Amino acid sequence: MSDGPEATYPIKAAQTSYRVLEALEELNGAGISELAAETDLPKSSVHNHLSTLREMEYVAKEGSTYRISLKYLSLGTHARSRRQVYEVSKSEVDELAADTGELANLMVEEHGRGVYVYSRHGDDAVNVDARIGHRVHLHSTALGKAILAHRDRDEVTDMLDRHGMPRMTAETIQSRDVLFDELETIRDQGIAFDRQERLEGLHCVAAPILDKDREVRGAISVSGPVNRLNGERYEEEIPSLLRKAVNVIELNMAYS
Amino acid sequence: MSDGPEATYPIKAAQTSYRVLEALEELNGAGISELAAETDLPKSSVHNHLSTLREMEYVAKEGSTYRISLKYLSLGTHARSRRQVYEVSKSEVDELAADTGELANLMVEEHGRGVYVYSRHGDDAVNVDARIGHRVHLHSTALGKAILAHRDRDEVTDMLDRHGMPRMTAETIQSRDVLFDELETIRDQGIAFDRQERLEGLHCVAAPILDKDREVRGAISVSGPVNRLNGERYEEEIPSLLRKAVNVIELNMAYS
DNA sequence: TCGCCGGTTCTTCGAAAAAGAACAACTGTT
DNA sequence: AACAGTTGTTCTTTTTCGAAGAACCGGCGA
Repeated sequence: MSDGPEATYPIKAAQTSYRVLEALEELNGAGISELAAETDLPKSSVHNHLSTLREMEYVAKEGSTYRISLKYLSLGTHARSRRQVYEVSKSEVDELAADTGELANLMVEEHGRGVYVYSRHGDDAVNVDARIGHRVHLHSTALGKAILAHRDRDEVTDMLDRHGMPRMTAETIQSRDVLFDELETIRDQGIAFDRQERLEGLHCVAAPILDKDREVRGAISVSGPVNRLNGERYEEEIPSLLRKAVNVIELNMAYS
Repeated sequence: MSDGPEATYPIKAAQTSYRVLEALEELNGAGISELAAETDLPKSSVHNHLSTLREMEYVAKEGSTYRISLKYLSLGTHARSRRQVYEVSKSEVDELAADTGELANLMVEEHGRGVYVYSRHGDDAVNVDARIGHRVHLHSTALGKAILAHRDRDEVTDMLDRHGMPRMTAETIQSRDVLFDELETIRDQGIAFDRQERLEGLHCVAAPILDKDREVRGAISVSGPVNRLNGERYEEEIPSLLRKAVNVIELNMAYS
């Protein structure tokens, strides 16, 4: 679990700004004193940072509590829309959700972690938190494993070193050897399974999306409750739907 | 067009960090030298800021170009999910899009501007840029006017002072008097219209969402091309759909 | 092979964060 | 209505650190 690339001359003020911001997220909006306590910063510093952020409209103040501004929504969707795979996958994810009635997702990798970039609820979909922008460890989800399967082994090792392999449920993969074995079969089959590895009671099927250079750009998935997603539907039907969707996506990516 | 609240002791380093970040957005990803030119900062400074942002995973680097990270997507959706009106309006906006086949939106106000928070395309919807997180001037859209109609007159004046009333099309309202008149009729009718005021060829109908204290929390709308959104459909049918939706939303907000 | 154009490193100095204390504005309590 | 207990804001001092610019690499094309 080593750190990422370290800045040689880090800008401390920027770091503290984000420290305050993240505390604000953590606390779901808060006042100065509360933030000062949370961040171990003097009240005046917190105040100065918040005031500057507010001046730039990155935080909003209502009464005496500060909130994170919707301006980040703009930055976020900007970052998302720059990913070609998002633009071309959206409609296919929608279709998957409609066809299966379950929850369909799109994930990409960034900084060694998986980011949920788009998701759509089908009519019967479970209501697990598939918050857009949410980051997860790659080893514990079908989506993540689908992505890892198509990265070089030492890249994967790097990511695991960075973020570790925390156990999410009793089923979460704990050993690198087991993981690497599974990645190989995923590479062969083009399909990854998640058997309650991230969330108790949740099954998930995913397929990687590759570009014309065979580089993985993300993965799509369908997830649902164990009692509904099993047997043939789990192992044959949904995988085949995913393969079809990936096919369309990869074509769209190549010609656009 | 005066500024917002000014910080007494602004943190300059934070400001420059965001300056770099915004340039990065503007340029759609860029290298150090390009950013240095754009921001009028020395290369080394840009480099230091980018490195720190990267260390914190707020920007990503691929090859020699830097991109804005998807981490902002997480902050953005967090900010959004804190707005109760978003949580309870989503499904109604979906339904509006399905029922009308047009584009349905949800907007809230922040820092005196309108922010598109959620939108859904119906089957026949036009493909105008309804980028989530996008900010617009309140005077030029049905959504914005619906919101302004339920704010105090001096609050509205403040916002107009802050951001002005730029002309978007030939139809954009240019005079405050005209605007305030219209806000009054909107208050009476509970419905706001936008007749190509923001975008040539686009009509739009919106309705404000009020909480139990009669404070406006946002607005929902349906928009479509002039040739399809007109006559009775524009002036009667859609407004009535909106009213129904608002009704449901306001109820949901009161009891949750 | 050389020159150019990015990116990275290093050093130095003035500016400005951070800290702390003191002040002001609110809360609710008796 | 006075009071204690909070919380936000202002002000001043001290010390750090951000900005700048120059120099250094490393890759690419001429």
